[in-house]
Amino acid sequence: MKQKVTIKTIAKELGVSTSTVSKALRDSHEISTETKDKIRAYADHYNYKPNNLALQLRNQKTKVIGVILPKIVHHFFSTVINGIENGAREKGYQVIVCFSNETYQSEVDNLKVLSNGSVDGLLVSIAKETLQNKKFNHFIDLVNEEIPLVLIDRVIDSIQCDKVIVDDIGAGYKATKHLIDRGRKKIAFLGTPEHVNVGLLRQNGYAKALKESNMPVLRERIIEIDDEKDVKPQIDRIIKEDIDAIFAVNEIYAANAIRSAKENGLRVPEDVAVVGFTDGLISEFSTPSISAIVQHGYTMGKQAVELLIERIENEGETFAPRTKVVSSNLNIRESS
Amino acid sequence: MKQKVTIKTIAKELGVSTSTVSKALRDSHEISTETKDKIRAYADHYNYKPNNLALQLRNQKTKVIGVILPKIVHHFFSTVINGIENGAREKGYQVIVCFSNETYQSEVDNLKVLSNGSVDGLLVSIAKETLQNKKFNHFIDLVNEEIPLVLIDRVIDSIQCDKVIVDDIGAGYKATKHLIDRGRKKIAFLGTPEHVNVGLLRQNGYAKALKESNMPVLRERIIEIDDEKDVKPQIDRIIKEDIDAIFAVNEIYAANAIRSAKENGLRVPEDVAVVGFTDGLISEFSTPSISAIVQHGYTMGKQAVELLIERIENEGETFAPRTKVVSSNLNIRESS
DNA sequence: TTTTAACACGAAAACGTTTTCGGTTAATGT
DNA sequence: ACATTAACCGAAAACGTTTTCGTGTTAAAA
Repeated sequence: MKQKVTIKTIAKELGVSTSTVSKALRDSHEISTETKDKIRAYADHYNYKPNNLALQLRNQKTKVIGVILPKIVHHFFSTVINGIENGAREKGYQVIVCFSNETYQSEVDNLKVLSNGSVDGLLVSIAKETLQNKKFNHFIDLVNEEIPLVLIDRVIDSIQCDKVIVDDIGAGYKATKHLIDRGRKKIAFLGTPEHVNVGLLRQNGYAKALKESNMPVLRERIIEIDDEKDVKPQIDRIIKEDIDAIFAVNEIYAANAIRSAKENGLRVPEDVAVVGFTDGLISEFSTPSISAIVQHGYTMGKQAVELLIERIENEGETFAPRTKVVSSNLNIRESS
Repeated sequence: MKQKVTIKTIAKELGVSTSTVSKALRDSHEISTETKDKIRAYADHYNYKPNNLALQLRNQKTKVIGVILPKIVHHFFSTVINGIENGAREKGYQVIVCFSNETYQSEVDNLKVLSNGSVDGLLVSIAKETLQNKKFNHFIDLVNEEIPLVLIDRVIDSIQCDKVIVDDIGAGYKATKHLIDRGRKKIAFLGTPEHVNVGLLRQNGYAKALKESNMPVLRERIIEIDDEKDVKPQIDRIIKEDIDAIFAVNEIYAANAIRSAKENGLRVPEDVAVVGFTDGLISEFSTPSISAIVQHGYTMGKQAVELLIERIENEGETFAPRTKVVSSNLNIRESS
C-alpha cells in the first residue's frame, strides 16, 4: 500500500502542528479561516482520509456491530442480514458479518476476534453444533464482560441478554390448524432433532393444534431428520404411509415432500397437502407453489439491531434483558 | 462495557513494566520463567485479550479483507461469499462483508469506510447502478492509493486490477448450443439491459451459437427486461410468440418462463424447452426442474481471495493485473 | 580483584487521532 | 500606559500494543 497521507504529514508539510490540522479539519473555531482553507485544500488535494483504527482506539467506540450467523446460503438468514443492515445504517452503524457454518469452533473463533474491541456489540444466531453440545461458555463470558449481545431466532434461556425470536409455537399451531381446517385428518410432521429448539417449539404448536381438535399425536407421524444427507429417503418413507398432509419444518423439506409425492403418483394438494416453513424463493416457484409460514426475517433483524444499539448507547444503565417475539403469517398457496 | 483488562493494568497490578508483560505473553526469552508464570496466571485469570485495534494500528496490518457485494438474498453471491470465507480462513484472514444493494451511493459509502485502514484489501462485485452510471472514480482512486483490489464477476476493463470472471460468452454459447442440439429452431433470449455487461456477453454467446448453426439472430426474440417489476408481463408476451425454446439469463427469469408457459397451456420441455443461468435451489426444486448453467461461485470467491492475499502479502512488487476466467458447466435437467 | 558475559527487566518511541490546557500576539477598554 | 480579552495556535497526554535499545544485576572467567 502506498504511503498514506496522515495528519502528521499534512502538519509537517504545512509547517503547523498536528493539533492545528486536526482542529482545522473538524472546523474548530479556534483556527483562523485562513489556515483552515490552506489545510483543507491540502487535505482535499492529497485525498486525506482519517484512519479509522486510530479514531476507534482513541474513542473506544467503533460504531460497528458484529453479526455471527450459522450460514449464508439460506433465505431466512439473508433476510435477517438485510434487516440488520438497514436498521444499522439508519443509526449510523456499520455491520460486519461472519459465519459459523453451523460449527462450534468457528463460532468461538469468530466471537473471539470480534470481541477484541473491533465491535461495539454483537448479534448472533447460535450454530447447530453449539446447540447440540450445549456449550455456551463463550456467550456467558461475553455477557460477563458486559459486551452488548442480542440473540436472534436460535436462542437459549440461560444466556442473560436481549433476544428476538419468532413465535414458533404459534406458527406451528397456525400451520397445523390450517391443514385441519382444510379437512385433513392424518397430518405428518417433518422436523429436526430435538436439540434445535425452534424445531421442538414448532412441533409443540403442531401437537397443540391436533389436541385441540381431539386428534391423536402419533409418534410415527413425526420424523426428525438428522443428517442432511438422509432427507430424501426419510421423506420417501413417510410419504408412503397413510397420511393426507405434511407440515414441514423448512422449505427444503417441503419441496422434497412434494417431489416425493409426485414421484409416488400422489397429487398435491388433492391427495396430500403440504405446508412449509420459511417463505422463500423455492416455495414461490415450486409447482405447485408451497403454502408456507413466512418468517419475518427482515423485521427480526431490524428489531434485533435496534435493541442492540439501545444497549450500546445506554451503557452503564443495566436494565433487565428483554425478549421480542415476532409473529409470523401463513402464506397460503397452491399446495394446501 | 466493563473496564477491560489491558497490558497496562496487568503491569501496574504486578509491579512490572508494560514491556515485560508484553514480552512475557509473547513468550520472549528475555523474561524469566518465574515472572512469565506470574504474568500468564494473572492474564488467564482475568481473561486478558489483546486489543485488536491497537495491534492493527501498530502493525499497519489488519489481516481482514473487505467484501462488497450487490445483494445478499441471491444464491450466486451467497456461494461466492462461501468461497471467500473459506479461502480467507485458510490463510488466517478475517472477512467482513458489506452490501451495496445495487446502488451507487451505498457502494461509495462502503468503499469509503473500508478503505480507511480497516482492511488490507478489497473484493468487490460492482453494483448495477454504478455499471449504468459508468462512474468508476471511487475504484480508480482505490487503485491509485494502491489498496489491493480484486473485482468479481461484474468487472469493467478500465479499472487496472485483478479480476475473476466467468466465461459468460462460453456459457451463453453452451446453453444455446444445447438447445440447438435438442432440435430447437426458434430460441428466445431473456436478458438484462446492455449496461450489465455480463448479460451482454451471454447474449454474444447466444448469437455465436446461432450463427454457427446458420440460424438467424432475430431482434424480436431478444428481450431485455429492465425493471424488476416488469418481469412477468414481458415474459408472458414472449411466451405467446412463435418460439420453441428459451434461454434465460438467470434463475428467476427461467422459473417465471416455465410458469408462464404452463399458464398458457404449453408443456415444458415438449412445447418449449427452458435453460437458465445460475444453478440454485429454484432450478432444483422447480417442476420440471430447470436445466441451468452452473456458475461456480464458490470457486470464484476462493480464487479471488487468493489473488487478493497474494497482492497483499507481496506489497511493493507491482506486477501486472491478472484475470482469471472460471468456466461453467451446463447442468441438464428436466426442462430441456 | 577485575573484566566479561549472560540474564532480566524498563524507558521510550511508534502507529494516527483528539482534546485539554496553556501560551503568544494583538486588539480593546480604561 | 496598563490591564483585560479575544483570537489563534502548539505541547502533550491518551487510547493499547510491540520493539529497540539501554541498564543494572549477578555469576563466571581471567
